[in-house]
Amino acid sequence: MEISNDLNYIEDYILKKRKNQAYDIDPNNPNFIVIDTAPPYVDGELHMGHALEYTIDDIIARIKRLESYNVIFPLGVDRNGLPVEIHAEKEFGISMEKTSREEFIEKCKILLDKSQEKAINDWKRLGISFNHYEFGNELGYAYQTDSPEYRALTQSIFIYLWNKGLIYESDKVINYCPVCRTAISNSEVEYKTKETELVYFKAGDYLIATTRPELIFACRAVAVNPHDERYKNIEYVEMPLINEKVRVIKDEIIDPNFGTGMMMVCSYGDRNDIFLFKKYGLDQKIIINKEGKMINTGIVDGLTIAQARDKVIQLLKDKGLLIKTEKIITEKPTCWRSKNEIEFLPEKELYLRQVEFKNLILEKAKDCLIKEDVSKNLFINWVNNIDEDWPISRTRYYGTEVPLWKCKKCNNYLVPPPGKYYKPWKEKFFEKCPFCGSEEIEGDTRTLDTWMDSSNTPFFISKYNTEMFKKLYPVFVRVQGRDIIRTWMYFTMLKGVLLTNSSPIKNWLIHFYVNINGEKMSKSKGNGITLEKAIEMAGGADVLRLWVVSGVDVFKSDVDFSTRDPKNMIAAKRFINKIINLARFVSQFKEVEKSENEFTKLFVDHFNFVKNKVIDLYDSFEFFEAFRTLKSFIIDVFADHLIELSKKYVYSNNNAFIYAIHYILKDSLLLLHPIIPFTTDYLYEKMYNKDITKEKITKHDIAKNNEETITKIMKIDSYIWNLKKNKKIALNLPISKEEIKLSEDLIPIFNKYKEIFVKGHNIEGYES
RNA sequence: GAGCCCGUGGUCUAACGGCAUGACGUUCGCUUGACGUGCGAAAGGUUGAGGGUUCAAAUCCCUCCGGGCUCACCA
Repeated sequence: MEISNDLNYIEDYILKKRKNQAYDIDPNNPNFIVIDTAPPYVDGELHMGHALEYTIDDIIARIKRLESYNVIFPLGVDRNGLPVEIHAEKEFGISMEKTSREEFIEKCKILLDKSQEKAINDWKRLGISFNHYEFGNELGYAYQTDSPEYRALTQSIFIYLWNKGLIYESDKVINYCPVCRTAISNSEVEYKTKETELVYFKAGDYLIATTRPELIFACRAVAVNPHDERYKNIEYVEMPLINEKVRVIKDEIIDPNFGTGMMMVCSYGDRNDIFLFKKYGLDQKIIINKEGKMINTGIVDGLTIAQARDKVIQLLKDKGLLIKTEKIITEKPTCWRSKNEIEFLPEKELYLRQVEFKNLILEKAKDCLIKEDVSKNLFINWVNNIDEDWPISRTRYYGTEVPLWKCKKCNNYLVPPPGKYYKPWKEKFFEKCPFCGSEEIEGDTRTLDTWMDSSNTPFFISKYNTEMFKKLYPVFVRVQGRDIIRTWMYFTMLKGVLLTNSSPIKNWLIHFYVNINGEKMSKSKGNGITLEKAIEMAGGADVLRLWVVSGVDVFKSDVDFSTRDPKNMIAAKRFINKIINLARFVSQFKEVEKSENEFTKLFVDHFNFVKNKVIDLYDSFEFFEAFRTLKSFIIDVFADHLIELSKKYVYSNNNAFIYAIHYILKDSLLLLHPIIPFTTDYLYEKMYNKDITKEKITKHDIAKNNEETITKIMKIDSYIWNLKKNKKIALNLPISKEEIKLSEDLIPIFNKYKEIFVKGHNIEGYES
């Protein structure tokens, strides 16, 4: 039989063989394993970071299939949200305000369909063995977060939470991103170190320092520390440009050592402002609109915030009021998606209650595994820090609609029954207001925060609200990045606690990232590597997959990819090459019935021991450790010693040796299959004419740790190889028994297996 | 400001109180009937610095230096 050692050929062969053949869900097997995967946002290509995550997902799926579980491994694509809207505006030269909502959504869909198709092909190319409960026999089906079914679920959950009184409307000051043109939650706010100018200007007889001079138009007070001697007896300060006297507030939160110790209180520059406005009942004045332009100032209207800042500085300078500016480094709240500085605007939004569930969430988090502690601590810290409810409504188009109508007359919200997908912005549902009988009812035009959608994945895939839910929920595992602990993970946990009073996931595996040449992959740096390119650079999907788990433990640290010097990629590639060649060697000998001798039993028993250990490591998600253990046996023990010593025997058809090398190789292929599915699938078919994806693996009863004896055997081999090397003779040439002077501890082992050493190393002087 | 993590041969990495792993690179060597994209071997580290605990420290404690992360309202 011809076995190719060309990995490109092998992967191509398997891709063709498997095509759309999926990984069956067996309706009669009640041992379900449901894997919750991250629906990638498909407005753009999958990259190396995705490769890392889906590889881990797939490894788990394949292990669990080998262990006879009924694996449900759906992939989805996230199609809700902002980036595609911005992309559509650019791509088609349209704007959300000037285009009809229907048309705009259609344009978004065109872009999404295109990149979704690419994503699915990438998954297949990487060997991801996904399936879906309904579409089990068709590889390639991925659910969509904007499908009517998914949106119906999101809305049903919304309605359920609404009816429980967990959602309310309020007009607090919210985080607003002028670039994304929508409210964002605290989870999506990041503090970034930025350099800004601290501007010192004269206000009447006093000096004020501020980084936001443009907000002078919204200034309603100045604040000082009550113990600050400099400002003991003042009540008002004359503000320039607006020519108003504003009151002086004395509050402990003011740091007398910053700037001049006197702070402008404006609506709204930062959280201090919000706090003081509320505490002292100041009237807000809104001078920034939703496009991030200035309004109601009379002087800088229509300018952007940055332009207005420059203009104000110039005006102050012209009036001789600008004293000095100095550069300072400060932490500015920025938008997680756009990286733009956020503004604080008062806005009427829907909120989901969460503050009151903090302790419950922390309590329920104890019932599941969150791997590793470094990530778990991030989660706990985040939950502890929550001090506001979650604003869930957004003023965007491409998202799940808020399923509410409102009576224009009595202002009551009207809620439809759960179960269907509603589009209140264009559909009618209520004929009459049930409260006042009015027929003037309007649908809500807002959408929901995308995290309201994506936090439902475990419920969607485990068929919430159906009979199956009991069997499938809670979901077995989720693999996700650390960057979305406070969003995806937290919000999912919140949903689980609110809907089922438990963690929706049993095992949370939080991974680190792929760095490129020591740097974080990022769009702005343009150093990203697409998944397709990564497979090409690696020289095969199996190489990339193996690299993911063999370099470092991705649950503990970042994995670095160097485009110049891809060290671990080379190691992975060589390992796969070695496995193929091992198989080519073993395939020369026909598999035989069980047969053993004392020597081969030593290795077989030890292999069983290693196998059991590897299965345990897999089961505890220690993939890095599992591979190391397996590799060190396969290469260092099996290939280098057992195979080498076997050669003389297998060529003369010694069944014990032939049995041993087949046994070890065959099960090694099974154990490696989750990591390198293409290679093992191919070799298993060629050698044993069986479908490896249908095979099962269990721990072995007869397993013995023979490490000590095997180490001694390895030492003897090494000693003889060195001996020949020092004599400068080829390894196959004979050496006489008198030259071999083993140390005391090795002699008993040498004598015990003398015949094998004599034959294997061509030692002369012994009677045969 | 608070909290957390890391610092090991040229580079990356393991070790969680007991002779400091392994990978890549370097040097030397090898046609053993699979593998030269192979195999064997060698060189290379006073484990960031200093102090302490211990029979024993990369590992535990303290101080310092260097790097990173998370959270927080510094105008």
